[in-house]
Parts: sequence; C-alpha cells; structure tokens
Amino acid sequence: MNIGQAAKASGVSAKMIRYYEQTGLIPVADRKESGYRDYSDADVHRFRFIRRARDLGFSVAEIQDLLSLWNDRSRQSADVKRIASAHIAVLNARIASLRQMSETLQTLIACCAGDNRPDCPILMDLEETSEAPPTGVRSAGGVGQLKSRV
Amino acid sequence: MNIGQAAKASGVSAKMIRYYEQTGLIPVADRKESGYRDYSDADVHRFRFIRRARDLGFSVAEIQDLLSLWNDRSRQSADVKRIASAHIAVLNARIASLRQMSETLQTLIACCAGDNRPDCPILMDLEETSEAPPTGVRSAGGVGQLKSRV
DNA sequence: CTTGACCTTCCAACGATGGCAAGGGGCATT
DNA sequence: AATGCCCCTTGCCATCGTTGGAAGGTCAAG
Repeated sequence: MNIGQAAKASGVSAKMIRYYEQTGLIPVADRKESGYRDYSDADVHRFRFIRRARDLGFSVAEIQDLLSLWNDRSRQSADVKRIASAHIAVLNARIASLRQMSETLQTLIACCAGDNRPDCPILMDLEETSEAPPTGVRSAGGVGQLKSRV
Repeated sequence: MNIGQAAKASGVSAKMIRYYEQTGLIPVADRKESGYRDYSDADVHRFRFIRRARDLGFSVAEIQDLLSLWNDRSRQSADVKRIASAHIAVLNARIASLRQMSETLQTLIACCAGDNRPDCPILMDLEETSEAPPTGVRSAGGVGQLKSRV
C-alpha cells in the first residue's frame, strides 16, 4: 500500500506519516523497489490508533508512551490509566482557563451597547485603568495570570 | 523608561515588546542616544492593554484590530463588540472540543481497572477496531473530526 | 510517448514565547 | 579612572503539530 492509500485509510495525512516516521514515533517504513514507502494493514491500524489519540488531545510524546504500551503484551492497565488521567487533568485545566476567559468576555460583551457610539466597556476593561498597584496581585476580578498553554 | 522597566510595569516581557515592535503591532520605539528604547507611560498603558487582551485569549491579529479601535475616537462600540463576540465563539468552540475529549476520556478511564493486568478499555478504544467503513462518517460515539485549533 | 497522479526529499512557515550568545551602555563602588 | 555588575542591543535557534511548496522521480492509463 502506498502512503496516500494508507493516509486515506487511516485519516492521517501522508505528510504526517512521514513526519512521524522521521521523529521516531513510528518505525521506518519498508520501501518498494521504486523507493515508495510500503504499508500493511497493521501499519494502517497503528495510524488509526495515533489519529484517535490525537483526536483526544494527547501529545505526540504521550502517544509514544501509549503506543509502546499498546505493543507491550505484559503491560499493566494501571500505566495506561495513569497517562490518561494525567492528560485529562491537563485538558480540564485548559477548559477551566478558557471558561474563565469566556465568562469574563461574556460579561463585558453584555455590558457593551454595541451601537454607533464610541463608549465601550470592553475597551475600558482592557485598559485596566487601575493606575494603582504595581505592588503584588492585580486588581480583583481579573482573569489572572495564565501561564499554561491554552 | 528602559524596556526592562516598561516590561515590569506592564507585565509584557521585554522579549515580547521587541517582538511586537518588529511585527508592527506597536510603533517603533524612540531611542535614547545610547540606542536604548525609550518608553513613556502611554506606551506602558498600551502594553497593559495588549497583555490584558492576550490574557483573554485574543490573537495578536485581533489585538491589532482592538488597538486601532482603541485609538480611534470616532469608533463605534459595535465594532468592538463584534470582534469580542467572534472571539468568544472561538473560545466556546475550543471549550466544547476539549470538553468532548475530556468526557470521552473520563468514560474510558472509569472503565479501566487500572491494575496489573494488560486488558485496558482505553487502549481498546484507541484501536477503534471497527475495520468496517472507510465509507463516510466514522462509527458513532466517536469524538469526531476535530479540525479546529484546540 | 505523453499526461497526470502519485511519490520522493528538503526547506519554510505559522503563533507566541523562551533561551542563549556576543558586544556595548550606565552607574556605583573602589 | 577603573572595575564590576546589571541592563540593553541584535540575532539565531527551539518549541509543537501541521501544512505548504519546489524540484524531481515513478507509475499507470491513454
């Protein structure tokens, strides 16, 4: 099977298949005489696994771990569960952060007349006119310091 | 004011201030004789605006629009509201996508014994063994095709 | 044999940020 | 004045996952 067919069958683009091979996520593919990569159904199976994991938001590094567990017949499901649990914590943190943003913004939007006048509470909030404290924490109600990847 | 002081006062790192200047988000700064960038309180005010907008998840491109509205005394608040509303829609879409992932994963985790045996419903789901239809939509209950940036 | 669809490799870009390195300025203490 | 230290300057690289393009080789059908 050529890479294009494997891509269609798995839902992983040919570009990404090559990339995954290059980065070591998947083993180097066999080649036909022409130099074309040659894939089996088992390979496609693995690509589908990868795609599904990516759909669930796992990073490539996590997928690497999941793949090796998948291939390990003597694995312990606790290991899989641990990875998944760690990941869900990250997901939930992102959700919380986005929700915070969304709610703040929603409040501001609700206060904005949205007409032809220039006065706008959204811009006023962004100004955060509090000339006050360079000292410590920002004025209450703010969205807070978001360091995490969102 | 030097860039470091402006950075501390605004919460935008010196790196990012230079980056914003380079990409045209902010005007090129005046320089002192020494070659150091020189910032005013008004500049810091603008940096704080930018940082606040980023905290709310606005992209740099959106911030560009917001900034020009901010500087436009004849602006219409409807324009601001439109940008904010579009952004909140994106935020909510991301949230929905992440929630979908989180819930799916939560279900799988709940089904996983998490012991020393290899059997694991999480891996089984990732396999998505349905050899069935390359035809059209994937089997029901899946997390669906997530094209959007999450 | 030609054409078009596919494959190959390599290189670059995105967005926002951090890090490192080499060289110069500014200021306070010897 | 000289030393030391911190800050500034520019520039390049890395991240992370993915997509795009260019330049060229292969395959199968017409």
